[in-house]
Amino acid sequence: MNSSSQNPTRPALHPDDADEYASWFRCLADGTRLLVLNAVATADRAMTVGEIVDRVGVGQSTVSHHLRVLAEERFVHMQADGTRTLVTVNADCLQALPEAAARIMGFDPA
Amino acid sequence: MNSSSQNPTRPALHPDDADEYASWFRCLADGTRLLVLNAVATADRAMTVGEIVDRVGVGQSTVSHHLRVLAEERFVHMQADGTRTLVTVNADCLQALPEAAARIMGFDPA
DNA sequence: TCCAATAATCGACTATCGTCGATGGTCGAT
DNA sequence: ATCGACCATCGACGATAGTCGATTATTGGA
Repeated sequence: MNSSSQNPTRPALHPDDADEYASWFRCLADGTRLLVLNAVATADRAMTVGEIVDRVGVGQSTVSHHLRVLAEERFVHMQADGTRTLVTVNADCLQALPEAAARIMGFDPA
Repeated sequence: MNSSSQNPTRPALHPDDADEYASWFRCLADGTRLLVLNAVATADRAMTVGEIVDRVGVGQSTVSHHLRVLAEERFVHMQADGTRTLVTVNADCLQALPEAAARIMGFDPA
């Protein structure tokens, strides 16, 4: 007999995948970091770190920290340009969000 | 003159909205919590706390803690049933995820 | 009434995170 | 070569979060 409550049509999440998704969501789990990402995403050109500092209104080291976190998860791309650093958004990353949600809910990625 | 890099067609995120989205993502920013949510989401019926404990493999107080966090953000619904607590998933919540992503990217919700 | 089962709460510990100021390093211009 | 602008890194601090074990509260059954 089977007392399990699991629906065989809805696959369980592997712990490793859960951690991967979690670190992904954790990147979006801070208000300041979302403002940094939004500033880059809504710009009509690449932004420098200093411009983001002026826009978000926190310290320069704080913005640098958040940009590094965002870049590690590939939400943004950073490219050195002389003494400046040009930051652009990676639109594809946020588009994977619905798929992650589907996996959590147990819907097989079609 | 205007040296801003902002695209007028892509609205900026309000700091309050950023914090709201952030607390929402923070709820999904832990691997164990995602496993708890996935266990409930992939079940074919309501699950008890003890069943989730057996399934996820962490302490009972830990599962209780995560369920409270998930319930506060309305990812799950908890209903007392005698000495047990029946937990069900709220499928609507994760469907709002794409919209949040769009707002972060500066796309006006149509 | 007493007992077992279930789950919430508490207290403590550790780890991680966000923020800042200060420092250091790199590049371009003078 | 020196200087200034720009950004990354470091060190420190306080705050928050995840986990566990123990305790407590409530419910249902014997």
